Amino acid sequence: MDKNEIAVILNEIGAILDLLGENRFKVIAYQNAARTLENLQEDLGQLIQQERLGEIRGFGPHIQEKVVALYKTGKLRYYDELKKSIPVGLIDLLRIPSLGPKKVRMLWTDLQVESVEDLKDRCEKGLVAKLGGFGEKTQEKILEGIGNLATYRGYFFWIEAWNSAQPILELLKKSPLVDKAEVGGSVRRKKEVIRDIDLLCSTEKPEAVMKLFIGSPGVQKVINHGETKSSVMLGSGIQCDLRCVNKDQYPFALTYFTGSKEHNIVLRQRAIDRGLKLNEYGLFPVKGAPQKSLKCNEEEELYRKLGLHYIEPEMREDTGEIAAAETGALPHLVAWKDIRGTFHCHTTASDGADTLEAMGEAARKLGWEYLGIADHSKSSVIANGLDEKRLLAQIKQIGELNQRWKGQNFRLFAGSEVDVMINGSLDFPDEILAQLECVVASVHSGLGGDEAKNTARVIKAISNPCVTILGHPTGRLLLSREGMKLDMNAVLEAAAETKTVVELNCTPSRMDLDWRHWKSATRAGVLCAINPDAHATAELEQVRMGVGIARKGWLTPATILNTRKLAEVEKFLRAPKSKRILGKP
DNA sequence: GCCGTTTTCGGCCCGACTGTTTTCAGTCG
Repeated sequence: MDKNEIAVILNEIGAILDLLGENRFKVIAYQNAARTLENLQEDLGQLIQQERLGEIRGFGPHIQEKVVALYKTGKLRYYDELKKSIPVGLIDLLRIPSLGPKKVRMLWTDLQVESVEDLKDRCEKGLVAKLGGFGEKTQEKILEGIGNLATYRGYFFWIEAWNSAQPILELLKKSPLVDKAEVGGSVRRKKEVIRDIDLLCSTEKPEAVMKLFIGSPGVQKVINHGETKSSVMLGSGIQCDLRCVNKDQYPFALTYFTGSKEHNIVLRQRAIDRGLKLNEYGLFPVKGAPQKSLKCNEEEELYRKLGLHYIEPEMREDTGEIAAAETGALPHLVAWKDIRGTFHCHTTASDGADTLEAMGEAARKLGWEYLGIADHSKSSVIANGLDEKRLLAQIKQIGELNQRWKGQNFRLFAGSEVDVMINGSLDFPDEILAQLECVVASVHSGLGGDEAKNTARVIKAISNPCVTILGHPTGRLLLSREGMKLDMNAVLEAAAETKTVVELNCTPSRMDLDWRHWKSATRAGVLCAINPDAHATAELEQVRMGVGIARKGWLTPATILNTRKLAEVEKFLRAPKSKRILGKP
């Protein structure tokens, strides 16, 4: 069993223990262990073999024993026994807003609810409202929650949240009542998928701002409405929360509401270690009479007072950033202004919406120096993939356009998004690929397969001296399809070895390679290309979010090909693959 | 269930809001 499958089981164990009314810190211990596994960079098998599992924080003897059993046998008696103790359908009930472990347990013991269907039935019969601690309103809320389970998938791509948040944020910023307003939470941290939008503002008149907020355009329903905190449901189906604080509290609240929860817990612990108490309103001395908060004008000052260098929001996931901030070892993250061009773009020749020329002009408008064209190859029939003849014609056309832009510090690179066949060979013969400047090799079909087979397939493809970039390495589609099972460490090592660039595909539903892998990719010496996989001129903008994901992966300009100047990229692509320099040239 | 140079036992981040209660538990982030 792999680490992600084990993480799912640990999470489930946590949920069941929670429902059984176990000590909540025991529950948290399992949830933390699951999260640690999901983010684990090192190979789990190796850690187990070298008996180093205990070195991981939060992995005590009991959890170690369970992880090892699951890894080696895929079975765990403790888990099987636990599953017998409650109906499995109860876990689903925890996804309904207003229902936590205590209430779910009551529904089960008092009303024999064992599934969402059962719960709907009991609500419709009015039985839930009669239960102690419940009431009419709770029953209504539950019914509504059940309806939403079906309507909304509960998670959204980052860009959907960003677009939903903008009109409200603009309204708040324009209001004379509001001093400052910002989006916090996972949207600010640039998580690839988000659950809700957290807005924060500084004001002296919170109640008036709350009224403004709940009446904002796009608000479909008011969920909560308090003096300093309100929640609404937007037309997009995304829940949006707003918190109001005053000017002095703002930096503390911004840090608090940016999270992540795990990052905050570490910050609070650091405060305690220094005889302080940290919350969303300030940083307070604990000893003696109640005192005023220490003053901080910016988040930077707050971090400094906790003995840390400033940590960019994207890095606040408790995956090593605190230790790095202690010693000043944080990387200087890539920014949008560092980007000088991109690769992997489609045109009307295959399944794109805009012409070669329009794509080039759009890239120039962004101030870029180059754009790599990579239309589909012939096997991608549905995407109108190019055959050899059409590809050669496109190369010629690109040459003509480059003549027109000569001397203007801009050019197109001729390329192809060539399909990787099931055996790892490519959709075009080498003599055709050799005529291209930038070849993106992507797997589009046969994503099932077992890990060893998939890994061999990808490694064979990138070992081809004509392949410049490995496109969307896993082929995952966020919120709908798992990616290929791959031995990622082996793929990344092979990429570094063969001098193949690895793509960070920033289509909102892909964000592939995942940010969690980039730290180890960089360690292996891999060079990244942030590519939009644009099928229209407007989609070139996807690189903005790609930069956000790159920042989550701790990437610096030196580790990204498309921060290089045109002349440097030309030199890189012209050189024989084995002679290319992946590190800073 | 995990953790520890103030601790091997007794902690484990902290506050707003709701709905149900007559002062607070549960949920949420």
